[in-house]
Amino acid sequence: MDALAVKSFKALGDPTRQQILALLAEQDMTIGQVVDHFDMTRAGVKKHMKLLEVGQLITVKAEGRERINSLNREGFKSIMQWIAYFDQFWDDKLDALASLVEQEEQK
Amino acid sequence: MDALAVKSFKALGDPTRQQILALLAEQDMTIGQVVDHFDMTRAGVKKHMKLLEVGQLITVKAEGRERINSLNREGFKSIMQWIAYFDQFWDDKLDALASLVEQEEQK
DNA sequence: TCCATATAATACCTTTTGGTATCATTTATA
DNA sequence: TATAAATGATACCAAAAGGTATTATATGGA
Repeated sequence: MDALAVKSFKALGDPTRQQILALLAEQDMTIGQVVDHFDMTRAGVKKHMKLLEVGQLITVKAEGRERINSLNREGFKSIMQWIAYFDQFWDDKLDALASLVEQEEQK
Repeated sequence: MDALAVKSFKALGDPTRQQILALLAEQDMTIGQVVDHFDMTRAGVKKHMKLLEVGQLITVKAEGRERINSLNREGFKSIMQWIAYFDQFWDDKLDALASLVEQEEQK
């Protein structure tokens, strides 16, 4: 089982973190810029960012005294790959349904 | 923002629950059958199942004194839709990169 | 009817999580 | 060189989550 996927999913299971990602989809931001969009202390936001980083949903790049946060495709990819495993399930289920319908039609 | 997606993501952010889903992808099961696959009390497993149900990743159907648990496509769909929003981001980024390369080539 | 089985519900405990407050560190700039 | 700005790190607190134990309820079968 993909251990990263658990961390990515966990990171996404919070409305604040989802909002942060939506902001970063518009443009890269420092933590300070992100904080301006929330009624929360810097330390609080920082913790969320850390979880997003652990889940590989964002990357941080040092630039002088600032840290630029950007979306990271890795986390998104690991999630989609995990979900893809279940696509097979739905395909099989639809196939089974199709066979059943065929059998009914032949009666 | 899709409120369901938060619950679905939260439900998936736990290794036990991911394993339960993998079991249900093989075949529908009662809670008792699921419990047999874990070193955990029935009540513990039950709590996980409840979260999976809230996240619309499984459905429960009463059948006599048993409850049959099956995968539910709704939760998976809401997650993929949420992720899809970010696909646009990657597309844009790749487009921007392509333009940049073109500009460089013209120099 | 009586009993075993499958489940639900609740109370309780420990750990993790979401958040604040506070202090230390690095870097840009007057 | 001071000083302000941007950040990192830590201690602390309340609430939520993960788990057990226990009790109660419904259903199938001898």
